[in-house]
Amino acid sequence: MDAAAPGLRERKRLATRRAIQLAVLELVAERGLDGVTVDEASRVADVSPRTFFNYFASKEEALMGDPPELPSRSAVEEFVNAGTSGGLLAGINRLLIRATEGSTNDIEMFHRRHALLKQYPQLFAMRMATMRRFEEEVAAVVARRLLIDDPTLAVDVRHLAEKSRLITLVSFAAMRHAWTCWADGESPSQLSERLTQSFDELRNLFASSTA
Amino acid sequence: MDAAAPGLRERKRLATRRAIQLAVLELVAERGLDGVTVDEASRVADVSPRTFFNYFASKEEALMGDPPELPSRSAVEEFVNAGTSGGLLAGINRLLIRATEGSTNDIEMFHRRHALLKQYPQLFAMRMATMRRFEEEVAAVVARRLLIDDPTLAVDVRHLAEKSRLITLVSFAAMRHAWTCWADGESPSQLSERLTQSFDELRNLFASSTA
DNA sequence: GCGCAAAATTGCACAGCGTGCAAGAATAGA
DNA sequence: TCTATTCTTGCACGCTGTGCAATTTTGCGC
Repeated sequence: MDAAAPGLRERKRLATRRAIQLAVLELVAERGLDGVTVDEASRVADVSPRTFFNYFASKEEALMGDPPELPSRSAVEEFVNAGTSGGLLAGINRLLIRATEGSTNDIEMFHRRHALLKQYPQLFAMRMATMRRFEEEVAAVVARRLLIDDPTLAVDVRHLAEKSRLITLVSFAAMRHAWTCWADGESPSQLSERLTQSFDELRNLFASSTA
Repeated sequence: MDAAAPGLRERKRLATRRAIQLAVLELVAERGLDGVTVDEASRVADVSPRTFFNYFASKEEALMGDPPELPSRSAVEEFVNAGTSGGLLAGINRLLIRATEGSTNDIEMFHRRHALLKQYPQLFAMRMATMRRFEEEVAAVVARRLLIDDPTLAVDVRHLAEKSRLITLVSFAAMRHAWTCWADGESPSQLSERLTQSFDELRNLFASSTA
């Protein structure tokens, strides 16, 4: 009773959730973040203001999509056990692409949100906050991979944690880079392609004597 | 009439500002972020609630220090004109150290703030938001440096901007890494030393075949 | 269909937040 | 001392976010 038969209750819940999100996105795009009250958005979404807060703690949370999540278990295991053959960064690259694929199912909302993230630092801040949890998850996976690639790392757990964290943070830097480049340009390409491009540039950066 | 003779008015202003910050830090450390109201903090700081909001837009802003700024003009110029002799990342490393030095003058508040940033994602988020402006400033400086190191980059302004942005984001990733490592450990070393250490690890990461 | 348990929606009350405004107090400078 | 400037304060007001309890809707076995 989850994906097979969501049930009327669950379907209505998702519909309400979506209605609220659309209402807020619509109004904010129209009048700006501070020009919209929860009451107005609730009227448009056709729910009571109280119900609004049952779904989201704030306008801002409604604007933001769901927090990013790790891709499927199999994709994670594939990355962890890839061995030293596949490049580490290339593996993280694939991992992040699969992770973003999940949230790109609604391209319309995706673009609107992105515009708002650029416009309102406050929203960007919230996004980064949700990213932090995701970072920890990725770092844990990277640590597992590092340990398999080089079991001797187990002798210094702290060093392993710090190393995987650094790799993760750098990877997320590349992701942010891809994101902004993709947004700044007239977005002729897919975000996933841009992500790979940024990872490539990252490697080039250190391959040359630039650094 | 700036640094030489701040004047009574300016001195009182700074005193009030500081009193508010100390009051909020004290109370939040005691009762948690949500256990403190602006009214209480105002009473402790001995100002009216209205005056509180004349200084800070929120509790959170009072908790956060001033936003980071680029170091002195001379330090920036030194970096920009270092030539290809000094490593680029090493230069950014120095730049960021000098930038953080400015905000570390009050070690007591610095530590308290840091503890709160770890504890409350909301505060961390705000911090990242203020960082974004700083990132842009650094990226602009990095672009100048790149252009001097390799004038041919001028033919493709977009590529130059993207490259400098990637370098900046990666550098900030190293900074965040240093910051968390410094906080996780029993902080036996200076933050600046840890920063250099993270930058070193970053280079090692790509020097080896790990990537 | 019927009816009951679970869950969702809603209204209400309430404390806190943040800002505009204008009056009053303190300061700078002549 | 006098005046212009700046800072502080109180007041009013609308918005935010949450607890609570009443009401409505849905799920499900009968």
